[in-house]
Amino acid sequence: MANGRGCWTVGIGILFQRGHFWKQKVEKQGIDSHEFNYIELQHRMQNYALSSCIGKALETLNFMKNVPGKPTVYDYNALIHCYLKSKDVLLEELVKVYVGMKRFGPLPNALTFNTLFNGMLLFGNLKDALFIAEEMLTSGFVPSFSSLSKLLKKSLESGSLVDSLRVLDFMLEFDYSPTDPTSNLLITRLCKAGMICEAYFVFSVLLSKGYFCGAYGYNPILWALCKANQSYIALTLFCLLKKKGFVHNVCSYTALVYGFSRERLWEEAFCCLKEMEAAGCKPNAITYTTVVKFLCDDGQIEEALGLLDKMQKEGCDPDLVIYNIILRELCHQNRIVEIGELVQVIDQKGFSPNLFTHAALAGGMLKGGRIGIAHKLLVDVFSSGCSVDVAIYNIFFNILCCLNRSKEALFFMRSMMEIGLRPNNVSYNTILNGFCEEHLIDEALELFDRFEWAANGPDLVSFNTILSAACKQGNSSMIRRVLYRMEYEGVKFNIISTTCLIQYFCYSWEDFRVLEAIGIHDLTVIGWKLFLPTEEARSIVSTTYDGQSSTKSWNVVYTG
DNA sequence: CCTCTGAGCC
Repeated sequence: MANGRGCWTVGIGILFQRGHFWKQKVEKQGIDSHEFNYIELQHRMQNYALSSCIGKALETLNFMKNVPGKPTVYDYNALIHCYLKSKDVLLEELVKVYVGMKRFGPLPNALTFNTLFNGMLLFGNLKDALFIAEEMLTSGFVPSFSSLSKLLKKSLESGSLVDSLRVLDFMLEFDYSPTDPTSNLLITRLCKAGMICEAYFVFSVLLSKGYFCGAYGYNPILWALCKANQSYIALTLFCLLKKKGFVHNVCSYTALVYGFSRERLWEEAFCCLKEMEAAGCKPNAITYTTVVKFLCDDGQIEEALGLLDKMQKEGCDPDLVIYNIILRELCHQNRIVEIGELVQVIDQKGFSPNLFTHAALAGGMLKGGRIGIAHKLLVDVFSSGCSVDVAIYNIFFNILCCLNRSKEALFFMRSMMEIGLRPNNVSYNTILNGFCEEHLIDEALELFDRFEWAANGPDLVSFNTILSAACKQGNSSMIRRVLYRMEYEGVKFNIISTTCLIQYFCYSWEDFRVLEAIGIHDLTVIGWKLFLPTEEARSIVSTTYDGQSSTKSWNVVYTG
């Protein structure tokens, strides 16, 4: 039963031939009016179904009961088939038909299941399609590989990973393995959604069943681990796969180089670079870019420039991406002469500045404290008609806020929206911070309520921005408002929130030595008691505090 | 598979 529709076409054909045959017989011999009636009812029922009148079609099917042994499962299948071809299909009606068949007969056959399944799939009702497939199994039929494979592809297209995993699970019950592109897509999607364990599970199950996927199958897992600061776990997986005979490609090595650089494990990162070269796998521009990026973030500009040199000597052409990264750090460090030189090089190579170049220059200058230059740069970008994005605007908001012009930033955000760019949380948080820095904390809270936050609402940074300002001002009623709001939104504290609170306690509490005797969790609980009734304090602490702590917070206590 | 933007301490 590889193709439900194909079989069905044959089934319908037989049905019509039989109908024609019987009609002739009745006309010639005038026997058995019941049979004649049945054939008429079949036609009527099918016409109703084809015109989306499922109620009438079922009613007609019911009339067939006058004929012994009717309606048959074929009549029901015909109803389902015709209804699915009609204009206005309500799939829940079909589920009702199916449930009715199961309870009162005739029992669904393979064709019933295939027709229903294909219908559900065609109309994108994936949950019901899976339901039908599961029902098929319990009724003793085996869903075909191609049906389930189609279902998996559709689930992936629809973006529901949970459904996709259920379909995969179901497929594995029959020892069906998804095709390479499908399983790779599933693994990639899972990784992107942060479901690394699930992605690894999919990969390992396929591997254990002897289905081979190459480096492109597991590279997304290596990358996801490295992006989640789990480089050593990635390395373990990497070595395990190598032992199993997998041949890693540039992308696999680059993931590790990226991960170790990101975690500032420079020895490991450079070791990976050496390893890949020894394995005859030449690093590409992306490999170099990852190291250079994190070297720059770490302030190691000399090492970054050294690597840029090495990459050129190895015959790997630097692209605008890597130049932008270096430019940013040069601006950050105020190395004006080198900025000029690099800009010349970029120009000679025929690259023209893009969004990222402008962001690198302005953002770097801002961080380097040259706010005036950063401001002029972006004003020129805006007036020249260069393309801009939200990040560029956000840097500009930050610049205005640093100049104590946060109200202008707010005004400018409106003009950004007028050209069709939606502010993100960074935009809102930057402006909130600007207001707080100008001691306009009440206005900030008002904006907090007025902003049209994206689907996820204000995030931890938003809350910490207000919390920090409230703590600095020793404004306990404001702190309380923020904390209630955090609890209401289900946003948990992090180390920055607690650092802000500890600062507040330091201002309002004279005997610091008491703090030494107790752990940070207890400190928080005691602190709450300063401005909250005990019961409230307990309930909020237990729901919002996730128990993080660090020596850095303690530094605040000792030195604050 | 690589580049730009937001919160606390030092």
